[in-house]
Amino acid sequence: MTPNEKITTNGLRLTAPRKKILAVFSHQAHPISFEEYASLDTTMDKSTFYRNMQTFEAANIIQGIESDEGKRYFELSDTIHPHFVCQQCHNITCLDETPIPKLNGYHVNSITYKGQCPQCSDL
Amino acid sequence: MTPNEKITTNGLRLTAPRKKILAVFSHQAHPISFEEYASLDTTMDKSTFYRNMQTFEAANIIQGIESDEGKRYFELSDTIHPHFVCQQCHNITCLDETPIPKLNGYHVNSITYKGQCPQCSDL
DNA sequence: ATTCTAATGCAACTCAGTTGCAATTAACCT
DNA sequence: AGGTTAATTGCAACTGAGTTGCATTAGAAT
Ligand SMILES: [Mn+2]
Ligand SMILES: [Mn+2]
Ligand SMILES: [Zn+2]
Ligand SMILES: [Zn+2]
Repeated sequence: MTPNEKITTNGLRLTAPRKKILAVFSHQAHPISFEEYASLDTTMDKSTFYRNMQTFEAANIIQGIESDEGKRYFELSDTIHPHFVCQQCHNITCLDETPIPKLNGYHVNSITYKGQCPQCSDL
Repeated sequence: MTPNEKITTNGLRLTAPRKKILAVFSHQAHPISFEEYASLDTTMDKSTFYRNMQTFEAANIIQGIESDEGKRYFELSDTIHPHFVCQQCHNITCLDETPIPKLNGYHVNSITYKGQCPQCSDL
């Protein structure tokens, strides 16, 4: 599905900010915060960004992840996979190959591991 | 290990606020936020609470969990187990029986599942 | 082209968590 | 037991990620 289709099939209007947001996210290999997004698209308004994050999360286009620093990180939700948040260097790693365990009775949307990444463990 | 021992074996001073904090947490079956803590101990100062959460996390006495609402929840870290954060009712469930999967190369401290809990799935 | 309503952009706001600092006090030493 | 000192507390002021109100803009439908 193209970025434009993702927007329109959800009954959302195809606006310039939305197209830009999905274009920027499609080039990311990791979840990014608004701060990082803003460095890649210096004209994006904060409110427009956050409102669209909510809209896109509801439409299952974007997925949000809470870091350990009280910030939210976002990525496209095409490929669903666990994430690892390092409590030392604060990097977020996509665990693309790791399966998401099932939980009886629960509907699991995502998993987040926290701890020390390989780099930070090897000290 | 008694609450007092947890404090003193880490080279921390045995103060009234610290004893109260561990006493309150020892009666909780789920992680709680400062807001909830404050309703159980109305005289606790916010700064004292948060500073001790940091101290206790560093000493592995308390574990913090990020909810999906931009708040942190805390619980004693005696029994380490995964948590489920419901994105609909925002309850946090302790998955006491669920094992924590290993991740090669990573040191995993905790796991958080997000999705819909059984109550919210059954609608 | 006109109309209608969703979405934007800006400024003001919220509120969980942090920080600076003077006052207190637990732990240590004699 | 009393005196010293550095950790901790309590309060008020601050920070900053995210939200909200509202006037303006611009998709989409007819
Ligand atoms: Mn990812
Ligand atoms: Mn728990
Ligand atoms: Zn790391
Ligand atoms: Zn629920």
